[in-house]
Amino acid sequence: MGDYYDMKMDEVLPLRDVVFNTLRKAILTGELKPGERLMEIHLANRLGVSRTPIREAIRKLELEGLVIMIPRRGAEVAQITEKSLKDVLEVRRALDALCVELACDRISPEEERQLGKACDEFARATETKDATVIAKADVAFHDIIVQATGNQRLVQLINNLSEQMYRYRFEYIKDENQHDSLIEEHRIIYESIVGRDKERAAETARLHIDNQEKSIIRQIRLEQGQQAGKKRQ
Amino acid sequence: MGDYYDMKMDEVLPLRDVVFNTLRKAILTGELKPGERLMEIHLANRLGVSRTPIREAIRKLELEGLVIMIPRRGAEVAQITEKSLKDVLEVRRALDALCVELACDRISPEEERQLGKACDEFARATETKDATVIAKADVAFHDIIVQATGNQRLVQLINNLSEQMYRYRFEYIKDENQHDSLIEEHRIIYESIVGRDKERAAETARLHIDNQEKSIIRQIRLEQGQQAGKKRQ
DNA sequence: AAATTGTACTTTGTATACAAAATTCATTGT
DNA sequence: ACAATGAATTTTGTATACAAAGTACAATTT
Repeated sequence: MGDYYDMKMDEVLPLRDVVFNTLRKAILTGELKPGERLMEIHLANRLGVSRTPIREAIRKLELEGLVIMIPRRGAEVAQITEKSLKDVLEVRRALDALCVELACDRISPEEERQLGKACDEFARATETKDATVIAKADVAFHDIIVQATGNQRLVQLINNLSEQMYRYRFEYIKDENQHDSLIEEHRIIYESIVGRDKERAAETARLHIDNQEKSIIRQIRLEQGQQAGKKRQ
Repeated sequence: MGDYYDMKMDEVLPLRDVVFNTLRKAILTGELKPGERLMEIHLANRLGVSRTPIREAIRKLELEGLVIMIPRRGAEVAQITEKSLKDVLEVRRALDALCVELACDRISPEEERQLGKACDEFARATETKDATVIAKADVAFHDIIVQATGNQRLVQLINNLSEQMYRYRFEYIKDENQHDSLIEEHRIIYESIVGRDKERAAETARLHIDNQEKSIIRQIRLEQGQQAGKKRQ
């Protein structure tokens, strides 16, 4: 009895969204490399669908800035240059500061509690020395702040900007020398928000991004140095 | 002689981009109203193309937030609520402040000259009392600042956010009582940038948005009051 | 009269077909 | 040996075809 109600109504996503998510992930993890061409028939065969959903997914990736279109030639994975990353970080710096300021005004008691917990859990995560675990704890901490702003547009923009740095995220996480300052910055941000000290919260959020920027820029220079070394294929 | 070189290579946009621009404009000008359904065959017939470019254009509008998709029902023009506009303005406030700060650091002598000219031209435009002329002069002024940041991502984000307020833009422009304060704010922003006074520039940019917000929110409340008055069709 | 069922119609989701442009590479002529 | 030409191939751009889901509305039952 009650069998009818137990039916799994598992939300069938349109193929274009499945393809979109798949390609997006492949680009962000570096499985599809910058400059690589996205050929429709090839992708269609590989994913077992027709060209139509592939094309629609590419249109969305295009607007998100993950692929660029070359007229009459098709799509390729967008190059990430040092300049484009600096541009992204410059904007994120301002928006992260906005986030913590808004959080000071709008965070709920429940969210404050969660934030404190996330703060502790981040500190504990660094002890595992497992980059994946640490990165997850870091994201969890920041997500609570972003959500606490109650501004959906801001949430969306921060997510999109984070996306661009996804591949480099691990670099500053892996550097164990930085762990203590990361923990300290998180603690200051948490305390400033709870204490409604917007200025201090914002200043620390900016510092937090500046530190990430240093790691990421170092990393990208390394990569590009390597590329310059090897022959064009 | 030289005929070959004179050929107009007039950049044939793919139909999807033509459709995208057409629909985008129709939504922004209010020709397509919030809640209105975008039916593919109908649009295809109206624009004289097949469904394929229509669908691809809709995918882009979807990611830009101008339309929302309802599963198995298709696209409709996104509703603009007071909350969503406040969210947009909250972000724009921070990004406009960032713009003028960056402009202080990076504006070129040539751009400084253009900005001074655009400042004067805005003052002169208000005398015409023609909202279109004034709006154009306003956009020209702000465009110079945004471009002066040299941050392409920032340019793109500001443009996208401006889009959401397009329909309400005229309201604060039309209000003649505000013209003097608008001119004054532009002048202060110009002078602060030239004088490299980031703090004053940013403060005025925020004030500038706050004033717009008041006009726009007043306007949207008026509209929604009207809608509540008439029967649902 | 109200609720329900069933049928015709619309609309989307996906696949395929065809045309036009771009690219590749071998062939030809010098 | 080298440049130019052109056919074959690849790939995109656009249109159309077909299936599945959703919607509207009339007919039927209670």
